[in-house]
Amino acid sequence: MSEIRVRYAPSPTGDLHIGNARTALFNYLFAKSQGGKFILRIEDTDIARNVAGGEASQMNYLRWLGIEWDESVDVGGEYGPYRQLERLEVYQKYAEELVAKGLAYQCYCTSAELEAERDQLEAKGVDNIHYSRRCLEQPPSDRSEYSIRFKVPEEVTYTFTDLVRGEVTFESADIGDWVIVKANGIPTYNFACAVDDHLMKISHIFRGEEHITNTPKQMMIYDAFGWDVPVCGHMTLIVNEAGKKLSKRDADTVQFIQQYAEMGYLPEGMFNFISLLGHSPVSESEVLTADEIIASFDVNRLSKSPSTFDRAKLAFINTQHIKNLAEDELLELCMPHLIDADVLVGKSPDWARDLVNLFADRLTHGSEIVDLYDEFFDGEFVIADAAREFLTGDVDASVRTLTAFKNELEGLVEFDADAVKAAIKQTGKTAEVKGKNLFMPCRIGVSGAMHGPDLPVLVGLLGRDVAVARLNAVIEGL
RNA sequence: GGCCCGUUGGUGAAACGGUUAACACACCUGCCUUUCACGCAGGCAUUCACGGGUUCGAACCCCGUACGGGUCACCA
Repeated sequence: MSEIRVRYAPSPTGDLHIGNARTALFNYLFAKSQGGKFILRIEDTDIARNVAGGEASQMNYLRWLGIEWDESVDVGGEYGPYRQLERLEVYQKYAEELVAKGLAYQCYCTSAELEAERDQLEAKGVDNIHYSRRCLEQPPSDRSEYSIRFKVPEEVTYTFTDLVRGEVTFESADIGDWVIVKANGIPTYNFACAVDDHLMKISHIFRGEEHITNTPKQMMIYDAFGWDVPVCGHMTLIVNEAGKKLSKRDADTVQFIQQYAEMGYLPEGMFNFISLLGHSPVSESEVLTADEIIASFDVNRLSKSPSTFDRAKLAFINTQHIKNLAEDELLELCMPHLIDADVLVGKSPDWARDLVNLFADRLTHGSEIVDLYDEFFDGEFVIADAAREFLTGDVDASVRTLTAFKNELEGLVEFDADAVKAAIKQTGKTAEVKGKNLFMPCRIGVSGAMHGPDLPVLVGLLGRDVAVARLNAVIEGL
């Protein structure tokens, strides 16, 4: 068996999208799990759509995720160049060979003519719209600009065994003669891709399902040159929670890796979550490290039905990874967000550290610390319905407890978590309440909610003035 | 419209003709903590879109229906 070589081949038309990241990740996982090589190739043949910085951005966030490549434009490799625009003479040579062999021909049609032709066929109700081949039959003599079309063979059945879907079959009759080299001399995707995959000795291709109909076209190129076809696996689409394919224009779902990085999601968490998009691990837990994911990656466990981008699952997975962070790492993750939101003005470094630690067991991503701050510290103080119901269950006891707690807080010399803890204890004695009947009024009195973080620490961070003011408001409202 | 694909609990998702239909998330209950959260232990689909068929036996195979999706460019 020859060497395992896979590739991720983005076009530098934008930032790293979640779907691209999944493609890259699965190729990477396969390579790593098989001891193979992972190649990064830049498919920049659409010169109109290429954006400055797109390539660098892709590479940047791939690395952020922890995906490293063995060969590419920056690290070199013996099969370069790895940018398609730098390989133009290669494609030209192969295209000329096909024309010389009569397997491809020059087409002088303009795009307007082609469009008109298609419209006409469509108007006639033709099911299977193909190029008419008129330039093959009667090439015009008065034109100079041309593209090169592949002459699709007749009555050939293209069959391949897909790693995900099993045997897949396409008929050549369903495919029209397609352009392999555009009028500007640059090859099309399907041609460049097939040539490069062969020259770069790619053994396996994992790509999105939207590419499955490209496979027979690429097989035609392999056949024309007598090359071996790589093994393909077409991964299911990633759909949003409404069941639609994740589209870059879909505003409801955040879908660029950069955005997750900026929100303070962890690369480990994203790596983990994305690995679940179309592959199910055998292990009970879905919370896994990169090494565990690599070790358990199995092409037989690739899913056939579309995978849903499940935000609740992402939140859970990322929370689990955040819990593995050391205190300093967590602080580092949250700090930029706290600073951006001006939460820290007038606060001590210890205050920031305590705030972050307070929510360490439930934080889904770094910037959420600001939301939690707003909820418990800065937001408008409102008492939740369920909380009010609890207090009015026994108004006398509630008022007694709240008042005692307020008095205790006012009398504290030092105001910190330890002191507050003692104050709560003393409140219990004074008001003659304990357990839930002690803590709940105190908690509601300062936070308005029945759920929240560790109470003494919360009150300590809130500060005496705010805590007392809130308690007064609650007492008066009863 | 042609071609291709999918359809399992509130959600994600296993199972590759024979199990009480995994597991995870969410939710609920109990334990723990003088509260909350974390953690731990349990609970939660008379059932696998629907209708036929094949088989001793089907979520898994075949046919049809419905619904959803993908693709039909000188974009990748």
